[in-house]
Amino acid sequence: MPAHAKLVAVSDVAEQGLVEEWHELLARYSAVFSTLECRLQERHGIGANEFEALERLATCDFKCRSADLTGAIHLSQSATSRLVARLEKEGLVQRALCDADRRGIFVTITDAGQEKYLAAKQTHREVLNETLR
Amino acid sequence: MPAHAKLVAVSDVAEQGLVEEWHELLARYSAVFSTLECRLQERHGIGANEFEALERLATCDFKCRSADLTGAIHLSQSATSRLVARLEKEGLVQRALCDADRRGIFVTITDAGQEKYLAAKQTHREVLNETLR
DNA sequence: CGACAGTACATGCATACGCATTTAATGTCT
DNA sequence: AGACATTAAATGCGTATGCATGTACTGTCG
Repeated sequence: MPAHAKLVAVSDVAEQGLVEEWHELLARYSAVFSTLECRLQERHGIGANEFEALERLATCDFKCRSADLTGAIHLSQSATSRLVARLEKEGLVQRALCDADRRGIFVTITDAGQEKYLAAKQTHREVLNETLR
Repeated sequence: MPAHAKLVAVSDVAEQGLVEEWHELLARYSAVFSTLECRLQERHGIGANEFEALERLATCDFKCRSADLTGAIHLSQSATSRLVARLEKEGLVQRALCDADRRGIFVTITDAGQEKYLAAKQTHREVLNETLR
């Protein structure tokens, strides 16, 4: 076997490992996410991303800008904007103008949002327990 | 500190670890997937899920049923059906009736599909190298 | 001060998704 | 053989997403 063939073989092996790692990551993610989505929806009427947003707002309960949420959950800016709009329509968060920079908005969790979060948290942790290892 | 308080604290710690693990998984997945999506799209005009399907068909190049694809990629049955339809429209795969069970269809990769796969594979591996550790 | 680049969020639009249902073929039970 | 449950894939429908763009505000530079 020529030297370069061996190198190719070695790199193929490394590459294959990477691919397997990716598939595991993908499988793991899909399993957790879809279970979360399903159970949070049926028990609390919210999606997994909605929950992540509520959790962010509930724990880091300072004034939280829309842009901060975009960083926390892994969504585009526009998706975050609509997510906040949905949550507001359901009465779980409030949008408030930001005096310091009137382009931005502060998103705050409402009492109803807190309750919803605390209830959903149980389900969330339960699912993580079941699906992560 | 009462005993039950300690137990709660301990379980909270374990729970917090689980939550962190989930956030890492989510962040990792999002980073890899969106980079894949982006680069595969701009260089080869296909999405990340399309690539996964092509890879499955190219490597396991036996007759592959639509249902097998549904298992391999993490999509619903209907999403897989439409994915195959898109790939067929682009001439990358073919649908063939299955004689043994005429409800099912066999999906096979075309020559154009093979070429597309081999080209995209480079990009795919490159992205995995960059984004997985 | 006034124009103009930059930033924060909202929105129009196209698309991919999941759920529920439909359609067609298979298998089973009497 | 005939009726009925089951399965494979397609499709109608509602919705969440990303990209591109719009709108409102800020900050800077001349």
